[in-house]
Amino acid sequence: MSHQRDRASTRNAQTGPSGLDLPDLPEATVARLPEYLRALHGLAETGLDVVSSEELAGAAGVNSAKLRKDLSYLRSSGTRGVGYDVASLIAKIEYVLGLSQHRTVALVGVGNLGHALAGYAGFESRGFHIAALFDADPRRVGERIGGLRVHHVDELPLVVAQERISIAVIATPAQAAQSVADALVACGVTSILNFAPKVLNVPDNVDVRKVDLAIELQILSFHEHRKASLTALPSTLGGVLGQEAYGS
Amino acid sequence: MSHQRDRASTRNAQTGPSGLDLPDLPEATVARLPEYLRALHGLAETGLDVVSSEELAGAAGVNSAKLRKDLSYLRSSGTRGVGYDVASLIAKIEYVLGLSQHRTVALVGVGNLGHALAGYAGFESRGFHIAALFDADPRRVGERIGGLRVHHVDELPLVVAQERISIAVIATPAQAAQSVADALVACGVTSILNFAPKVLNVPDNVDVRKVDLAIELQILSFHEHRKASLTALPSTLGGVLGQEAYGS
DNA sequence: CACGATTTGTGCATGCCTTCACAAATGCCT
DNA sequence: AGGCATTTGTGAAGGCATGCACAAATCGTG
Ligand SMILES: NC(=O)c1ccc[n+]([C@@H]2O[C@H](COP(=O)([O-])OP(=O)(O)OC[C@H]3O[C@@H](n4cnc5c(N)ncnc54)[C@H](O)[C@@H]3O)[C@@H](O)[C@H]2O)c1
Ligand SMILES: NC(=O)c1ccc[n+]([C@@H]2O[C@H](COP(=O)([O-])OP(=O)(O)OC[C@H]3O[C@@H](n4cnc5c(N)ncnc54)[C@H](O)[C@@H]3O)[C@@H](O)[C@H]2O)c1
Repeated sequence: MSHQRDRASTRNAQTGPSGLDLPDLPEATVARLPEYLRALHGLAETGLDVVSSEELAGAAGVNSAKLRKDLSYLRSSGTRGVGYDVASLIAKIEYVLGLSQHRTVALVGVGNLGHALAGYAGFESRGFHIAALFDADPRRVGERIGGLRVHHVDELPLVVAQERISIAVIATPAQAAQSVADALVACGVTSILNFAPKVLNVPDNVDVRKVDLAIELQILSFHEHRKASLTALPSTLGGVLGQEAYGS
Repeated sequence: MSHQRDRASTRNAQTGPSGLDLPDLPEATVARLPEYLRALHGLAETGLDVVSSEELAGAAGVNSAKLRKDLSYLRSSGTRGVGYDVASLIAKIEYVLGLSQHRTVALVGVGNLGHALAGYAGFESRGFHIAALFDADPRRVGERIGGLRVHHVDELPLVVAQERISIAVIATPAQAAQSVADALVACGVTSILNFAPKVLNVPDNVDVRKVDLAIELQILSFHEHRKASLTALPSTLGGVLGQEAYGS
């Protein structure tokens, strides 16, 4: 689990003894469900209450067959000849993603990036509540950001338990990231979103996802490099390959 | 191209007429090269000058066979029985990623998040130079951030041309993202990193990568939900499945 | 009630990615 | 010089993911 994708499927489809009845989802599907959810919320705002796989796929930027297959894993409730009921599909995806009630999130490292994250309204509207902020710098402790007081990182165990926090965001410098992760794991946190450019070592039952902006830019850079070498081709061939019509 | 992964391989292995000699890289490999590069820089700082695939894979958090196969696409220069020369491997990866000289980047939308990005030192050290900032809000135009003046977004064409910008970052609200993307494309920008939660519509020759933090959290939430339903199991079974040893 | 238009759900083929396992190559040590 | 330990580079197999293409289901209409 510590790596992004370990096993593709998560759990057997049968109704578990816990009664939670979670279907068996390929990891690639899990990664797309949030995209569908966002697209659905957008469509719901326009007043639409039924949507076809073609429309929704368009809004989410994926192939419609892929979308249908993804939704079929959710014991899909589409109606042939009609489409999907927007409201109930939203509810179903939110349930599967565990968003039926807001999840509380801790944010560790209230620096440059942490400030932006702490003040970001988009999390609340998408199922998350930032419940606590932490920093190691005494000058930052006590500061109030968006209605929250910054705690010292030593208070992690106490606050994490009090607020029933299960997900944490690390926005500290890379050199501090591993020790912060260790502290989080010791408090019982089992999901971490890591912004520090450092591979974290965590137990198998803890999930880590990373966001590294430099990596994203470097991937873009690769394609730029490639495109540059193509457009440097003798003219016609480069022109034909490089320029095509719009549309997905 | 506009979608994250379209075709797996990029270009034929033969030396192109342009003489640039870019190998044929699977997209999955391209996405990992930056990770290797970061790990290598870390190792280089410790004074190491030769590294085995096992060590490097550990530092990058991947399987060593995968690492070796990835590097083999680069006409790899490892030495059997010894390992890879750190300095020359860094140079090779940087070349392939198009980082041999710094790339200039434009940042559009200097709000909450944009401020953090503009002030981030990590980009410079990893091959990028933020050369220009843009915003539509007249109150922000003229403001100086980290030595850069904020331009009005109308000046995009002029500045993009002057600074030879090929990559742009969008950090505007979602509703403005598409029009900003259109403007960027019109200026000749061919790579976009998008932070706005909105699917962008761009020509085929433009690459878009998106970063959506809420999506990352929602993926984590899914796994939390799943873990919770497992630990709710009748004891032994749940315990055995849910708890495993450390190590990757 | 029957028919046609529409749209879902999915079997299937194809291709990509990952991982194992091992032969080939290198360097060190005696 | 020869043998041994080490480590790369890669063939091959298996597992996922993708997308086509179509049968099955549903609705509206006459
Ligand atoms: N700023 C950006 O736009 C940006 C972009 C990409 C990646 N990142 C990464 O995000 C992380 C944070 O970046 P930043 O620009 O906000 O850095 P920053 O230095 O502004 O903030 C880091 C914060 O973490 C706190 N901190 C340090 N050690 C700590 C510890 N052990 N426990 C708790 N808090 C601790 C510091 O006091 C500081 O407030 C870095 O790893 C950086 O590489 C930042
Ligand atoms: N703040 C975060 O931590 C965070 C986290 C995740 C995602 N995001 C996303 O990143 C984007 C920016 O977030 P933010 O919090 O910085 O928002 P913000 O409102 O603070 O900043 C947006 C900036 O974009 C500028 N802008 C608006 N329209 C523009 C246009 N047409 N051209 C150029 N500039 C324009 C505004 O003047 C403002 O300065 C949003 O789409 C948000 O959803 C932000």
